[in-house]
Amino acid sequence: MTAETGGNGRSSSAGNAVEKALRVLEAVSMPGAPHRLAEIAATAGVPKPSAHRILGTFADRGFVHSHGGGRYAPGPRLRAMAAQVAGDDDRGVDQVLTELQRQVGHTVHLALRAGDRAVYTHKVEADQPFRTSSRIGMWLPLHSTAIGKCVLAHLGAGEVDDVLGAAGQARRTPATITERDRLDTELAEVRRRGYAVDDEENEPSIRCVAAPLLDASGRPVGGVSVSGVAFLVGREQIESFAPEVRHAAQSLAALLL
Amino acid sequence: MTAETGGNGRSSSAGNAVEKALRVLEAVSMPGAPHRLAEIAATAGVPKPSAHRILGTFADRGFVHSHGGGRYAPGPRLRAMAAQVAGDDDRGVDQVLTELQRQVGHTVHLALRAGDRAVYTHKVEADQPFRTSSRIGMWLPLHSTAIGKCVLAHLGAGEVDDVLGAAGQARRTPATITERDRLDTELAEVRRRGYAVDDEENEPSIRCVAAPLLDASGRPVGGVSVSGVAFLVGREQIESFAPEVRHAAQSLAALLL
DNA sequence: CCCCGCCGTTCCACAACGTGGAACAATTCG
DNA sequence: CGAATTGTTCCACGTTGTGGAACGGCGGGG
Repeated sequence: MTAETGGNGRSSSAGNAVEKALRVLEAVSMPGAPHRLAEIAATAGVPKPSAHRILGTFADRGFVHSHGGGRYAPGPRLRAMAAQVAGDDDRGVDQVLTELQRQVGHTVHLALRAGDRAVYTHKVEADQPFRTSSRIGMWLPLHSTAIGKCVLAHLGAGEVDDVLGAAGQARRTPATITERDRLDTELAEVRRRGYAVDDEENEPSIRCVAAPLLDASGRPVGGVSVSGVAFLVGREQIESFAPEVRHAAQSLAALLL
Repeated sequence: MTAETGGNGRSSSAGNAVEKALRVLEAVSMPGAPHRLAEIAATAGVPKPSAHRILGTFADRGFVHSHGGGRYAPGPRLRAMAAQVAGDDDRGVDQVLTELQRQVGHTVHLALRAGDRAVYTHKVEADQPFRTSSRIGMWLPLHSTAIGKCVLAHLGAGEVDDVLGAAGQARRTPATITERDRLDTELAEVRRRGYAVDDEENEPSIRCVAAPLLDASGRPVGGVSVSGVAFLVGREQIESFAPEVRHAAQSLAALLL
C-alpha cells in the first residue's frame, strides 16, 4: 500500500525533479501556444534555468516544439499522447453524460481541475444548440462558474487562498461574486446542498448547475454541469436539475477513479 | 539559437531523469488502462524501482490514478492537460483536413508518430460514413499502414531497425508486407514518389493513400491519409488522390511546426 | 493443498545529476 | 541609440535519483 499522502496540504514549492518537469509540461500545454520561456517558468513556479534545461529535454524527445528564441509549443509526441488519453475514455463517460443530456435537454459539460482552473474534457450539446462558446480544452475560472465553485467548496481553506491568490476573482459579468467573504458564504451553501449554481456569473445570459466529482478521499477533481440560456431556463428551473446532475456526478466519480 | 541536436541518432537508453518520467507518462497514457507496473516499466524501458518511484510522484500530483496494487491509469490532471492540448489545435488544422475531405470525398485522418506507432489525432468523416473502425487516440502499426510507411520511409535505417525490432511486422491481412526486404523496397518507392499506399494491408477492404509530415530538419512526425472502402475505390483511384494529400501535408507541416 | 514463480514493494550505499544564483549575450522597446 | 527585459551559458555544490538485490504476498498449476 502506498503511504497515502492523505490530506497533503502542501501548497507550492517544487522539490522533486520529476514534479518540476510535470509543471513545466503543464505550462507548455496551456492554450495560446507558443509560450515564452519566462512565462512558462513563472506559470510552473520553476527557476528560469531549470525550466530551460527541462524544456530542452522535452524538445529533444519531440514532446515540445521549440520555435527558436525561447518560444515553445506542444510537440507531436505530446499531441499524440493527448489524443490517446482523450480518446481512450471508456465509453462509459460519454454514456453517462448523454443520459444526463437526455434527461434535462440542455448542454452538459464535464470539466476537470488543473491547478487554479478547470478544463472542459467532455461536452454533449443540447438538442438545439443555441450558441455555445464552450469548447473542449477551454478552461474556466473557479470562482465564477458552477463547476468551479463545486471544486472550491471541497478544498481546504488554505488551498482556496492559494487558488484565489494566484487567479483572483476577476469580474466576468455584473453578477460575478468578486468579494471573498460572499464567495465563502456561497461555498458553504454549496457544501450544504451538494450542488452549485452559476446565475449569469461567468457569462451573460447563461445559467448552470453543477455537482462535484469527489475522489475516494473526498478531494474534488472536477464537476459535471448543465448549462442553459437564461431567458429559456429560469433560476428555479436550472436548480431543479440538481438531482440528476448529482446522480451523474456520482456515476462519473466511480468511472474516473 | 539552440544547438540543434540535428540528426540525433540515439536509439534507446534513458539517462536523464526527466526523460524517464516522460517515457513512463507515455506508457501510462497508452490505451487499455489500467496498466500494471511491470508492463509500464517494460514499455518505458525503465527499471522497475525507478518506474515505481516516478509513478508515485505522478500519483501524488494527480497525473495518474493508482488503483492500488500496482495498477495505474491516467489521472484527472493528465486528462485535463490532454484536453487542453487536443483542443487548442488552432482551427487551421481542421480547416486543411476538411478541405481535403471535400476534394476527395472520403474519410481523412491525421496521425502523429509516438515511438513505434502512430496515433490518430484528427479525423474528418466521409460524406456517407460507411463504417469506420478508426477513433481518435487509436494507434496504427507503422509497417502496415499508409501513414506508417510514410514515417518509416523518412527515418534512418537504424531507426527502422529499432522500430521493427520492437514492434515486428505482424500480419494484419493477407496483403500485409511481412518480409523486411520487401518493406525496404516499398519504403524506397515511398521516398521516391512522396506518398504511400496501403492496399488492404492493414484492414481488409480498406485502401489508403498518405503523405508524410516532415519537420524543418526532414524528420517524419506523422502523416495525413485518405481512406476508402476497397470496392468503391480502386487501387488507381486511391492513388489519384496523392497530389491533394501531399498538398495538405505541406500545409499541415507549416501549421504544426 | 502446497509449492513455485511472478510481481509489487522496500532498502540502501554510491555518485551522478540536477540545482539555481550570477554573469553574459541577444532582443525588444522607447 | 541606449536601457530594460529576456534567453542562454556556466559551474561548484550536495541533494536526489539510482537500480541491483532482497523480501513478502498473491495466484495458478501440479
